[in-house]
Amino acid sequence: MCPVTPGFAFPHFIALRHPMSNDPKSHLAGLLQHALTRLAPDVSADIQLERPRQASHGDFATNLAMQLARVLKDNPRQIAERLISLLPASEWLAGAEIAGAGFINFTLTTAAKTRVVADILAAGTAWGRGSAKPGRVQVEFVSANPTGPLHVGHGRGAAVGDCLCRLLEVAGWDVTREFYYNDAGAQIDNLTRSVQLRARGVTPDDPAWPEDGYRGDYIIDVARAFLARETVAADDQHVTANGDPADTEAIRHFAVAYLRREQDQDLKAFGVKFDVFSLESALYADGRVEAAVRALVDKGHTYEQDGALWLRTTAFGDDKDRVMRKQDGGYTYFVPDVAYHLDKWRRGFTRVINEQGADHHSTVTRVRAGLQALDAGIPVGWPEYVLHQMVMVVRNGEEVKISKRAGSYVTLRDLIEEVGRDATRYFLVARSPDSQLVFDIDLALSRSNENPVYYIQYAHARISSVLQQCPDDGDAGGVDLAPLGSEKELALCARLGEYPALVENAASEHAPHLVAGYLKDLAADFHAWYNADRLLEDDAALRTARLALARAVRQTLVNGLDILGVSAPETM
RNA sequence: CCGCCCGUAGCUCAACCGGAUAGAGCACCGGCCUUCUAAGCCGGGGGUUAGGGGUUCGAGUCCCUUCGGGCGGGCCA
Repeated sequence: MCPVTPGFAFPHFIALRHPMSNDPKSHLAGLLQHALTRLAPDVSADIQLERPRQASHGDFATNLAMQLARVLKDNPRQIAERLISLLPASEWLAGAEIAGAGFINFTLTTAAKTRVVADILAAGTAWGRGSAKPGRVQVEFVSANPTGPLHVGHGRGAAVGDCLCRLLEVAGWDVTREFYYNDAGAQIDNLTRSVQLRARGVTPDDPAWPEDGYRGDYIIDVARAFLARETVAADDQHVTANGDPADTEAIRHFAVAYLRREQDQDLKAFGVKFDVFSLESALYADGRVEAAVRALVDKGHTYEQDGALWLRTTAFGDDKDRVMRKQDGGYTYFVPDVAYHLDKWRRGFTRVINEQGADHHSTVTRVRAGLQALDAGIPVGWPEYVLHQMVMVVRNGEEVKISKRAGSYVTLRDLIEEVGRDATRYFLVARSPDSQLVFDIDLALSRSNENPVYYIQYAHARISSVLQQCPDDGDAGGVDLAPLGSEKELALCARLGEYPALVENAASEHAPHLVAGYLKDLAADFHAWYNADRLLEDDAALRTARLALARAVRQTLVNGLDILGVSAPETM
């Protein structure tokens, strides 16, 4: 399978302890564990290996000796020296030396560094995939109210949520994507009233127009379609308008269906698909809300005051108690939220991650408190949350605030139409969700290395172009990688080797932006190599080895771009 | 007043559960295409990591505090 793999002579018991450790990092960890066991059998330590920033510090470094210094009450450098002397022989290891305050710097053999190329070509699309994880995880994201077009903030939620799902799947989880529609609250009443008024010819500048009515032009579209008795298909149902402006319920039904269809189209254009759509109205219709309220009352965490029913959320970490049933008899929004999450738990999701805008962060404590009050065996930190900060759209250095269609915000559809799906997805996911995001339209449209999307895609297109000229050279299996060894090649191999751990880390940290950053670094390493070393060399052995490396880079770009939901074009 | 997020080069951002001399890109200056895609590469200048304390062998990273920005704190969602 891999001709450059030497016959490694590492001890049998290490092989047993690290059955999967065929990458250099795990291998080194095994060697260190062996040395530690012989040095201090009773001491266990978290063996950390990291890639030093500086090349002169070797390929991997560990702070193990410094960590042990306190426990063993000895000088770190002396501990390091003894650890080195106890390391088993390994043909992967070219050297190990003490540096600084007690670091051990490891240098790998060239064969150990380049073998990742063979691993990648053998794994293909499975390169970077983690082992299957137990349990099922549900990710709820977007969950926009069906009261208007999706805006940039929803776009960020869609991009982050969907990339998170793809990351979790690659990391080995069984993922369900869910969208929750608040189709039962006051905002829907407001929508209904706005459409009804428009259907009767009332405009937002009329004194009769309600203060909080929806003013966007899309309301005109809905009203016009209703009067024209159109039929809209949303998800699983078809709704036909009866065209009667006096029929409030008909308007409500039609308007919600119409806007759900609009949102579905936007999400489809954005490349986001959901497995399950849940409706708030269904929670009321089949009694799940009432059942949750009864359960909370039965558990004794509620009380009546000022004509309202309260939940004692302060018993579960909230800073004040919350009203469940208002004086007018209706429930506050967090009651269906609790009922909804109880339902998620009963559906068997051991993990639930809610991706939302940070402006909703106050619901986190409330929902968790409500679930704890139910005493249903739900873990304290369940569900998990990923909260993204605000997005500001900028063009020509100035903030863009208004979309004609939506009236008060920039829509996701506007962005996709202007800068394209790939750039929109990349930019919305490339920053930590914790940070506010400036979406620069000029940058997203620019065609230079200012624009990381094209920079990464260009690397893929370049490789594809070269490989097209030698379709079979350096293909998977049996390639001799020994000719590889230039500085740029080894740097590239090291970068490729980071990929599986990066995916694992990004998934567990809920941080899809790390994938975006990695791909930019990988593309940079490739472009640097491409300009330094010629791929289509006359020397057959060298050419074949280099094309194998190029294939490995391309495979990693493809796998990584797939996590972001960004395309990998063959030509540009 | 309270809670959450953020503060790193002129600008936009990195820095792998505390590691060695804090890195890229843009902008600025200077180079590289009669050979694989110049949407590319190479080199140069640019920093008290907002300020101040603390924890320790070691802090951009953890704790406290001050300042600044954003978002919340409805019987709205």
